[in-house]
Amino acid sequence: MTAPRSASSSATAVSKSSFYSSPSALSVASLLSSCRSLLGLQQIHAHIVRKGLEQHPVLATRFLSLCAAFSAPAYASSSFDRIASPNLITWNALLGAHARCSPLPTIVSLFNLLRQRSPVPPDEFTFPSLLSSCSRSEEINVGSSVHATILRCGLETDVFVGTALVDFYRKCREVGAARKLFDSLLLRNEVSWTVMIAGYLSSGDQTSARSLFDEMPKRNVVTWNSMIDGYVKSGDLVSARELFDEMPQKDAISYTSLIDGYAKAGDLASAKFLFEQSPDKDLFSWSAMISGFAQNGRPGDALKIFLEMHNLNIKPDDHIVVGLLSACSQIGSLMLAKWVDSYVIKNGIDITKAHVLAALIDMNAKCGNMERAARLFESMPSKDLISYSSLMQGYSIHGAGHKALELFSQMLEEGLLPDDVTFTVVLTACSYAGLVEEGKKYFELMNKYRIVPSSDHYACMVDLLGRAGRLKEAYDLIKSMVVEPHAGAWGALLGACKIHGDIELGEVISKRLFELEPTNAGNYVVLSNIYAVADRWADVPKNNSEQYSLDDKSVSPRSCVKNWHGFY
DNA sequence: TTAGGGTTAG
Repeated sequence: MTAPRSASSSATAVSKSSFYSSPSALSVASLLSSCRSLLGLQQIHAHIVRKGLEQHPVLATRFLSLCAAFSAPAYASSSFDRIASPNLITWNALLGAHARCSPLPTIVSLFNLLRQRSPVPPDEFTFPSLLSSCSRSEEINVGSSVHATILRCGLETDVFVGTALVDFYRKCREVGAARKLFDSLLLRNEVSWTVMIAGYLSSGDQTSARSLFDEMPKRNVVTWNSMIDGYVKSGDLVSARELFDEMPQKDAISYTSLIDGYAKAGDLASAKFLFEQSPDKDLFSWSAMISGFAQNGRPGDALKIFLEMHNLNIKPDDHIVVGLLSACSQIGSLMLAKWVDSYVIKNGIDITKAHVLAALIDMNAKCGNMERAARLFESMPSKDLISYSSLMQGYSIHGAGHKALELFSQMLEEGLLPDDVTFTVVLTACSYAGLVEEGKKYFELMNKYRIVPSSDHYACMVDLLGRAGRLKEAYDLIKSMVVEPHAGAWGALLGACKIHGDIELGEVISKRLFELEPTNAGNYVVLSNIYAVADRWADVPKNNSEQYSLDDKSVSPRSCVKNWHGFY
């Protein structure tokens, strides 16, 4: 590579020999190489300024690459601006500090500045950062013109540049173009192969990905992880597991991909087993396990994992917090909700992020802190469907069905389009508030929004009619369903039979329910209750209900529709 | 004549 002009420039305070002769430059260099945090970097920076080493080209460049590592592009720029004569290497480091997180227009104007002001033209180190920014933004036009520039500079034969180009085309979903480039590369390393494999995987072509994987001469951890994750994402857990077992050296990501796959498939036992096996768990691993349990209706287990993490003094991120909030919303304890709420704030989690805020509103609403839920909701600059649904559901659970419906009207006025979950919440609100006619109106309204009523919606309607004593109408509705009614719908009707003492229908419904879920004790309990209320004590014991409490909550539609979280 | 910069996975 050409030696940058700045080496001989008088503006460069430190000469070649003084790099060795200056003990302070040497000590700062070693401080920089052991720097592990942004705070540490700031302290070293203060040191650099105090010692008058800001113009030192090597130190400045190392400093900039650490800014890249800690995602501090603004910090990098402000320090770069004080360098009198940056050389190309320093320019490249600055570009690198911006590549991962700054918007593409910023990167492009930096690149143009580099071309104007760098003592020598851009080289093979310049383009990979520039291309990775184009890939991130999927800006095919900008990337293509960068490609043209690379050809003009004759840098396309460099393996880093070539690989970054392949990656660019595959991230823009141009897998064919990526493959053509890949085949034309004179030199390929593991990264080049991995990028091409990832291209096939993201286009759903596991077969081509696997044949490249088998064909390539040398694989690294990223290659293995990409292939495993590709299988997991396609739902092929068997192939994923086979590869995982074959993998010579696994890291946290290898484990987390599979843990996540098992958890999403509902196989919590396998997920937990691997989780316990994984030697270095990172935040993703904890998060996969916590959300896995939360999404599968096992909030207690989710909480246990969280506490284990908490006891290790690991600071949570927003993903962990969303999983935790979801678990707590299912537990429904106000005390726990209050603790978690303050825990989230104390840990500096950004609650203005949409998914965090939605989960926080949802938890507070479900745990009975409607005041807090409403305040959080009001704080949203633009309210979305999920938050509306959460708040509406909170009002509905806590007996304020009218308020829930008011919110629904407000939501429609704001121009938001309700989805299937919104309607389930609305119908439940009507049911709890005994608003039969309104409920029927909203059920009809679903047509207008082209939402086909699901079993859940029918279950809500059956509950609504049933509670109001319109058992026949409810039964007719179930019979009219195109989709097969699930246990929740039948259970709602059975609950209504209990309330209104309809033994005859109760027996018919029970028969159906016992077939559908023979192990659900709740159904037997309700039938027993129906007999008991009717003074038919002789029939009570035949349902084996003695050991169960007389709590019929388990068969209300709440049991099938209560966890909205899973829907989003 | 040595230092400092670049591409891949959840």
